[in-house]
Amino acid sequence: MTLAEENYLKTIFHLERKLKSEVSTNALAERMQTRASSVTDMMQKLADKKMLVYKKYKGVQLTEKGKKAAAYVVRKHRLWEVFLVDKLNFHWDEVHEIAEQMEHINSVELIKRLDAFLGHPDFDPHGDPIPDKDGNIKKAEKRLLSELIKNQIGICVGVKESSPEYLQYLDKKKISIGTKINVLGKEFFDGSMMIQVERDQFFVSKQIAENLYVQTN
Amino acid sequence: MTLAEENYLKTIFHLERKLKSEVSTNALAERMQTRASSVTDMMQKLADKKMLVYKKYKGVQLTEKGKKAAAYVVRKHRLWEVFLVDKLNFHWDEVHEIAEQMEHINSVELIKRLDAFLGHPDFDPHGDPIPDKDGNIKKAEKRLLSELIKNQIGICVGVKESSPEYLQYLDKKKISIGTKINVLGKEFFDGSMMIQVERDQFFVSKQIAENLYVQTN
DNA sequence: TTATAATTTTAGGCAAAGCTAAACATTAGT
DNA sequence: ACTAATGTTTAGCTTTGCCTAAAATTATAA
Repeated sequence: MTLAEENYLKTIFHLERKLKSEVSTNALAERMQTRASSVTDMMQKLADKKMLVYKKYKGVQLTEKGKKAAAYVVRKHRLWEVFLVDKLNFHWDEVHEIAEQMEHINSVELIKRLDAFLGHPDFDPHGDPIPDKDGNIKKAEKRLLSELIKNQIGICVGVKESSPEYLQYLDKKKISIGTKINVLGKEFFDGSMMIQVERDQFFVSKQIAENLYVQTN
Repeated sequence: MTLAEENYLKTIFHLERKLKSEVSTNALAERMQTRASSVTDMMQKLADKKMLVYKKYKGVQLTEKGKKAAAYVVRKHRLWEVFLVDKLNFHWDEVHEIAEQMEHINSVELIKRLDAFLGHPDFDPHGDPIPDKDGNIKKAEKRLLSELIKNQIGICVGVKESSPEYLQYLDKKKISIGTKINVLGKEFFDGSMMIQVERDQFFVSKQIAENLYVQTN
């Protein structure tokens, strides 16, 4: 596996889970900051290697083999992020680029020992799950934002109420499907929460929090 | 700096110190497991970048700039080796290949923090000195135990041979990196030595003594 | 439904880093 | 000093991964 191949697989892996469908050439090109024609080249190469199924003009889909390879790259990336934050005291928003390089280091034994050294973590510093050696990702259930406790991280997966007013509120606060919500604190007496969305921190009332479904990992 | 460029610089750096002269095309080709013509190509490229001085048919010599760049790669390599041995419990003869990959990770901040995390080590697990950020190498020469004379003291910094048998012997005798060895006497005719390690005094054959690197001060 | 727009693929090139074969320089042996 | 052996460079080709421009396909919209 070359570096470029690993990066393509990883990106396809992420896009497949996000889009829940085949991944289009343009979507990939956009995500990888490259041109559609380059993507087509690589898709043909990866299809030859049985990493994915490629149908002209119809996008690509990872095979089991491809999925496993991709998940392993993601596993390495996230383990290194844990290392950088837990051991080297980086801030969680400084580690992505470095992990982007470290994820390509090739040594099964290294990753085995790194995993042990870090205490077999299940989540990276951004709250994303770390695939296990076989590529399995812990499948989290959806629950209400109001059920989370301090320092938990949830990813918005839906709403319980869907009045225009409520949806407009979410819109104003830049919360939509896939948005990561970090619970910074919670008040006992009224159930209100201090949360972080992207760079913004603000309060949400209990009423808001118990109408939003999130997925925790 | 590409990966290939870094590898060339590092190898030239090592060869220059070993040969104490310009490095020839063939010497480099041999060390890098490549062809002389490929070396010539790269030398011209690195000369354009002012990393070295290249004179046709006369070999190359690193410039200050090249020396600094090379030393930094070596620094990264050796720091990662310390990490692998001290933190991940690899054995000192298993780490080279992995460090060979890790040395190319590009982040000044990462190396700064790694260095601190490891306690600013001066030597790698093989006893080789770690260049500082500016490329300076501590000039504490390592030499073979067999070169010491009566009453000299050496600190074990590495081994020349690393067969399991030899390492087990050292282990049994409680000799490891950092162990102080006091030469109590030396036999002329067979080169064997009486040495002291901690509270124990015992003989070592010439064969043992000329496979152990020590540092004297 | 048909023309236009958007997407995707193909064809042809480029730079990096390697290779082989041939040409050229240097060194060594007599 | 001159030829042979050795060492080095050049020329030209290959692969990987990217690019642009043009052609082909699919989607959209009047």
